[in-house]
Amino acid sequence: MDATLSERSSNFCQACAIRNRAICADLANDEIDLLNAIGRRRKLEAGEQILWEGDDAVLVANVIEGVMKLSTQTSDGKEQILGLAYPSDFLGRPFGQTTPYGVEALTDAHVCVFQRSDFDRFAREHPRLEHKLLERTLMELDRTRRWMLLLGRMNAEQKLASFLLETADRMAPADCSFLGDDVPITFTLPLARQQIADVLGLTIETVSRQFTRMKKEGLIDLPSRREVTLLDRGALEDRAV
Amino acid sequence: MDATLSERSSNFCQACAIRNRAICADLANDEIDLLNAIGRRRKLEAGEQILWEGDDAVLVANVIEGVMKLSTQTSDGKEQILGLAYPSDFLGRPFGQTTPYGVEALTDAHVCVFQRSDFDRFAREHPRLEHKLLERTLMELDRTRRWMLLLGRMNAEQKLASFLLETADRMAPADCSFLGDDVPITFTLPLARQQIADVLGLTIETVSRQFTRMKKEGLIDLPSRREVTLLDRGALEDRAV
DNA sequence: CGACCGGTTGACTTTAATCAATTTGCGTGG
DNA sequence: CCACGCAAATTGATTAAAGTCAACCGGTCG
Repeated sequence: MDATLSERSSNFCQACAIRNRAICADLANDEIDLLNAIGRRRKLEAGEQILWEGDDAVLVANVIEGVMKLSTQTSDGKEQILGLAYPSDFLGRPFGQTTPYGVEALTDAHVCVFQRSDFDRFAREHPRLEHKLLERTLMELDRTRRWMLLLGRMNAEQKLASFLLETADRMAPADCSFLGDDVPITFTLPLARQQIADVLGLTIETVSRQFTRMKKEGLIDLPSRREVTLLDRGALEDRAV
Repeated sequence: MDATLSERSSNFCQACAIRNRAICADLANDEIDLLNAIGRRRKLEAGEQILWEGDDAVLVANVIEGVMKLSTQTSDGKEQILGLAYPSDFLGRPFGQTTPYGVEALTDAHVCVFQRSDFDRFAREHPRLEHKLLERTLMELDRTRRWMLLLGRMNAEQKLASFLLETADRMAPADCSFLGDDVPITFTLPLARQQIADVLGLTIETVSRQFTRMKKEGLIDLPSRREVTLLDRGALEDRAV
């Protein structure tokens, strides 16, 4: 990988993995050049945090590679994960004073970071970008609302089944091969058990018990701690309701 | 529909109660005239539905008066309320194919309705409106994420306490009188017990028991089924965590 | 090798859901 | 105006689900 300097001087956006999926997708080349000038790439290691809940909102970012976790805490110290961000997702709070949640990399990751003030100005001057951002925010709102249904009305089994199905989708290799419905799929979980518990509003013990139960029932296999194989997607979908 | 005609011919927006708070706030007068031409007012009775989950998204709307409920169903028939919309809030899914949730009036209400296609076109041509819509959507996303914390990590008591405090804020009379922190506040609940249960991800029995418990402990009073008096806001805030 | 961390498992407790009566409040019609 | 019927809300008894507390695996790393 080249140094940051060369990343800035040449236009990295043009070759960006998410050039056509992120909010910058609709920008013309000259606009991309401008955006390129105010953003910079940053590499994150798993576990590294880039935004802190309650802080002044000075940064916004785009996820290029890896999985990020958005979370908040209850006053008694329990964590609730508010969402996960995958490549092409947007992070942070434009047009706002404070960051409403903490953001941490779950895997090694690449992000494209902007000073919020720069980004806000650019967005206001480029309606096409703002439009993309709006579309993305609306989608995110829909996704979050579906998550509310999960948290409010599902039991532990339904929660975990839904989580596995969604994660399988999101972690699917980019080649998008349309495998048959009943071909076993194996993927690496971007989250440890405790984090899965935090996503689903459960405890680690309950998550663990559900995993072993699903394994016993032949729905999934667990080749290693961080890997899952979906053996019977249909049955999982039934349980996810 | 003659009524509609006259509403259309004069500019209703200019005198609209939410002219300065809704997404139209930043529009110039000539833009407002254009917007006025594509929207129309609609009166809703309590219980009336205006959007259906899964339908083609043909309408979007602004709440002018009253309280609306956004909700979805689990396949086993339980309802989960995804949010409530108060005056100046925006309803529906611009730039999308299907409506992601059902919308029903909880009280008698007024809304300002647009054909989605008209609205989408207008928004794309008027960045200031789109910007306002973006800000509002971002706020709504923040609010929804906070709600996730409630659903995922709070117990019944914390949920109800949070709900009462938030509702008190939102239902506060428009005169915005800054009452002291410990002055009892009485307001009318826009929701029946079952609906409160659906908002909080609880059952009606649990909600009822929490109400009576809080009353016994002197935190609140219940002058009638639909009314609540907050007697000790501080103590409620403690319980809401 | 032993300590340690993440995960699993078991025993027990707590919370809220469920099931089942009542009770309350309210509108309707005699 | 009162009696009736209905829906909403409350209350009680019981059950089920998930949380808690604690012990124990099993890799991994120093």
